Amino acid sequence: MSTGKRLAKRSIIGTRVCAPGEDGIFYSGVIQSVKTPNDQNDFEINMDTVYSVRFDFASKKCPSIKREFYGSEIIGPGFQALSNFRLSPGQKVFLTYNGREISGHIVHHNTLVDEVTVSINPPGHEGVIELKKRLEEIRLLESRKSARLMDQDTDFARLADMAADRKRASSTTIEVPIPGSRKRRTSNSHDDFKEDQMNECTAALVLMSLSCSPNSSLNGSHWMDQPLSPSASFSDCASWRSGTPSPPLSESGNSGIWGSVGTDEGIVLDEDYYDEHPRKRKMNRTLFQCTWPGCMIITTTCDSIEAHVRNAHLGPRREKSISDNGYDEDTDFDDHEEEFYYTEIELEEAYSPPTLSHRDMARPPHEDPEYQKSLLNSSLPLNRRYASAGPINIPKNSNTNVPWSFSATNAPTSAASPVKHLKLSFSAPTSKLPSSPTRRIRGETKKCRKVYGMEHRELWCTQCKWKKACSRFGD
DNA sequence: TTTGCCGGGCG
DNA sequence: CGCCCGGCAAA
Repeated sequence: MSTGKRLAKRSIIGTRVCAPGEDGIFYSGVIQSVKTPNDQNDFEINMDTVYSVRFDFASKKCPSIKREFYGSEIIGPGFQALSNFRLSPGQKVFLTYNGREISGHIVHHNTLVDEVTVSINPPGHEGVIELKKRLEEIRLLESRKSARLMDQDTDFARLADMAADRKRASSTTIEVPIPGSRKRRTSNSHDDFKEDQMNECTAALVLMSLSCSPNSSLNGSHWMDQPLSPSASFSDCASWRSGTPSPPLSESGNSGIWGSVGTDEGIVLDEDYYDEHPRKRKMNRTLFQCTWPGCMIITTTCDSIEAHVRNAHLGPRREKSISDNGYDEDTDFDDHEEEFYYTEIELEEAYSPPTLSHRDMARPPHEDPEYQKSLLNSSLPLNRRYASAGPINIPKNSNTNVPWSFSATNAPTSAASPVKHLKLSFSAPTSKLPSSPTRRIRGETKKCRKVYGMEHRELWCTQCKWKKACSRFGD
């Protein structure tokens, strides 16, 4: 046994990590191979060990930009902790903003006071916001969305019928969460949404397109193989996309398998399908939405959104910012700037309350200072976002059934009801509203415990300490 | 099995 | 109240 940290997995190969580029900025990638000088077993991370990292961004143009690093240079599970580094301005990071993971860039990292200034550009928000965070609050890699659904049930009914049925009917709805994190894999991101950052128009359209256009794929792959009932649709594909155990290395997280797309106009559907595993998994279908001010174009692939951003907004590629790195060879990989201008939307099958009402019942917002705080940060002008929906229009009288009021403008219900998700129920006449459970459904993200671990219980929010609903990451 | 947290108990 | 925890339910 050496002093290295032990990895959770048997092999490090495939682990998602971040390693420094020549510009001092960390880029995400995947461990490709390991060279261990003295024969140690590869379960141990040894600082003399050299790891070959394939960077994600290489995957597009140049399928293999790899470089080798010592373990001491790498940040990631089993490697160095982020806290051992000082982040350079321009470093791309992920953080939880209004309950949702979004990406941002380091403006300044003051190691003395553990204060990281991060600029973010939340979808739906014009311009850039600067946040001050502690290092522990930010991540270099996207987090993974947990399989758990968020606390969603829908009920207005519940208002009337609080104590009735405890069982939750299975949902026949599809949730469209907001874009927030880009290239999110599947996330454990604390996604609960204090508000809606997504343009519901967009969401609705996307949903409809998804459910109505079996031919959307260009390359013969179907994003859904089976003729599902419209509402059941998203449930089958899997999305691992994460640094999870031995990922299928065929695609490195963000561009990979996805075919590419056609146009920049509005929604472009094509395939990313995640193969189904022997066992069923929940599908989170990911779409990419341009965040360029005034542009809300959505595509289904990372490639295509980047192409869109580049073509429509950034102009021709040229050398810039991220320096002259010539990783390994003279690959002319691009500067990645596109990444700054789009975000990811996940569609997942879930139950989503249009408001936070149920939560409010569990714990009135006014009783929850942390929630209040976050509310302050989160008031986004929904209608504005409608206005900026660009090419996307929501068909007014489609057969899409929207049983809930889903726009903030329709829901004058006080500050406590920011719309978190757009929830649409596809026509199935038999679809029923979830019954009114008394117990909160498990959120996807209640997690001081998860985030800080048992060993840092002191960092948990009070509620978590008391085994109550988390007030930090909860909805 | 793990995790989130409700419901309820105790001081 | 603040705090703790048994135990349920979802995953």
